[in-house]
Order: sequence, then structure tokens, then C-alpha cells
Amino acid sequence: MIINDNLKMYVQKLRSSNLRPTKQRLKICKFLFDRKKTFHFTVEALNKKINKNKTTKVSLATIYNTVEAFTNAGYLKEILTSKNKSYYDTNIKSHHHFYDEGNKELTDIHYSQIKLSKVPVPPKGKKIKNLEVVIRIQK
Amino acid sequence: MIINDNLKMYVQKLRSSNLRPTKQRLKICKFLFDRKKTFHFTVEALNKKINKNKTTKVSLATIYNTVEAFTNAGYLKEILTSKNKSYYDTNIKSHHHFYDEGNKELTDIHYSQIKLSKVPVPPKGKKIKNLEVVIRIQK
DNA sequence: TTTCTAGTTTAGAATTATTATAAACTAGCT
DNA sequence: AGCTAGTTTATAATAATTCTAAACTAGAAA
Ligand SMILES: [Mn+2]
Ligand SMILES: [Mn+2]
Ligand SMILES: [Zn+2]
Ligand SMILES: [Zn+2]
Repeated sequence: MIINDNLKMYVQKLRSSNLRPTKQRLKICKFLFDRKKTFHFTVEALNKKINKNKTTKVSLATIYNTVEAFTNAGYLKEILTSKNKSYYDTNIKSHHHFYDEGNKELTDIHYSQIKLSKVPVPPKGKKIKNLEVVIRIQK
Repeated sequence: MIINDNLKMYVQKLRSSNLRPTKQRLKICKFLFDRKKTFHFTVEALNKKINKNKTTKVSLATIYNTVEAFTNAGYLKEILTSKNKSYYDTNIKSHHHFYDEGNKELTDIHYSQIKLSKVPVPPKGKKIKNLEVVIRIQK
């Protein structure tokens, strides 16, 4: 996988989603996507990292707005697994997770690592939006 | 399955978990467990039902305390699937769920209705606490 | 029975995560 | 350069939950 350290790519990406490439969004893009590996984060953690010893701070409201916009645009995936706090994933491919109840961390499980040989039919008029397994683990 | 409409059973049950059989706890037990079918609920919903046109109200703090105590005692199971709100289940057997993103309701999937033919090994030093699948559905 | 005390309930305050508000700012078209 | 819709920001509001501390009570002991 290629590391994107050029802003032009993000500018295009944002424009293609009708999101103006503001300096705040580009800074967040750079932080989230300029890396070899995908990762999981909470808004709280992202806010800390983005504003860690930086002179120009991005407001918490913007962090929330941007995470929501990126999720709607399909750049991020929301993982609902924890009590009272949303997690986000820069890995947008369909995949499963371990959720460690001790340190409250998510770990990816590749889609092929879980095989569902029997899955129920959804109720009438409803369709399956998502079938991703969360395996809760602890010491 | 037998409907428990006698309080003595709940008194024993509570005592066996080192929970004093107070009138609040017994009222909540009666509401939660005196029925043919298990069900899912939020604390907000339980609070409304318990206090619906009743003269003696149970405080919201007690509803929270009791739900937590019952969960710790194993009378209830917590289902973490929704953003910002916990769900509880009077079905304490291991089983799976549909979660309808439209009306935010849970529906049981019997344990035998999902077969996992391949499951990954948890990380070193960690063990699987729970492997229950939530299938998100929508119209 | 009455007394005692740890456990429980309660109203209200506090906390945490998140969303809403509205004024100031800015990307980017004209 | 001027305009304007989109964006950022500080701050307030909201929602779910947890905390606090005073009042109450179950039930053991006297
Ligand atoms: Mn919340
Ligand atoms: Mn909360
Ligand atoms: Zn992931
Ligand atoms: Zn259930």
C-alpha cells in the first residue's frame, strides 16, 4: 500500500465528496490516512493527537464535524461496540474485530478469518446492512 | 416455560445474590421476569414502564442501580450495539441479535441459527469472553 | 420488640460524550 | 476584489449515566 504524503490527493478526495479542502480537514486527513496501517480511534483520542503541541488548534467541534463528514463520505467506518463511546476505523473494508474489554482496544480480524456457514434470513421487509462480528476478549 | 408470579421466588433469588429483597427490586423483578417471553429494553424505557401511573415511584437512580446489580448478578445481559445507549436483555442464554437501525429494536436470533465454521484464535494471553453476533438490518 | 447498622433509595448534582447554536471566518466562484 | 455558501469555532444545550450524601429500611442482634 502506498503512503499518501501529498496533499493534492486529499484535496481531490475531499472535493469529490463535496467537502471543501480546508486546512483543518487536510490536517485531519494527513493524520488519519498518511500511514502504512489502518487504525481505530475515538474522537477524544483524535482530538488529543491532532492538537498535541501544535500552535494552531483545531476545535473539538470541528473534530466531531469532520469525523462525521468523513464517515458519511465513506472515508471512515464507525464501530459501535463500547458503552457510551463511538470508535472509528480507517479500515473501511468489511472486516471483523476483537474488542478487548480490558484496555478497550479494537483489533482487526480479516474478513476471511471468520466463516459464517449459517446465517438467518432477516425479518420481512428488512435487509442486512452489515454483518461484522465483534468478539469480546479479556485476560 | 413457567410464569413466576410469586414473590417468594424473587426473594430467594435476590437473597442468593446478596441483594436485599426491597420493594423496589421486587417490583422490578416482577416487571422483568413475570412473563412468558424474554425481551430487550433500555433503562429509559424500563423507568417509564415501572413508573407508569403508579402512586409510589421508583427513582431513576434506583432503576440504574438495580439494572446494574441484576446484570452483575447474571439476571440480565447488557447488549452494546447502539450509539450512546445501553440495551438490556432478560434472555441470559447465549444468543445472537438482529439490530434494526430504523426503529432501534433488537430481535433474538437463536444460538443455533448462526454457525461459525471458522473463528480466529484470540491474541496471546486473552480469551474469548463472548461471541455473539449482531446483524444490523434496515428497510 | 426494640435497637442497631450495613445496605439501599433518593433527589439532585456532576460527569461524559455528543449535538446544537450562532457569530466569525474562508474557499473559491464571479 | 467582492460575494456567498460552506466551514470553523466557542460555547451552550442535551442525553445518558454516574456520583453524592442524606434519609430510609431489612433484617440480624440484643
Ligand atoms: Mn452520549
Ligand atoms: Mn453517556
Ligand atoms: Zn478495524
Ligand atoms: Zn436477546
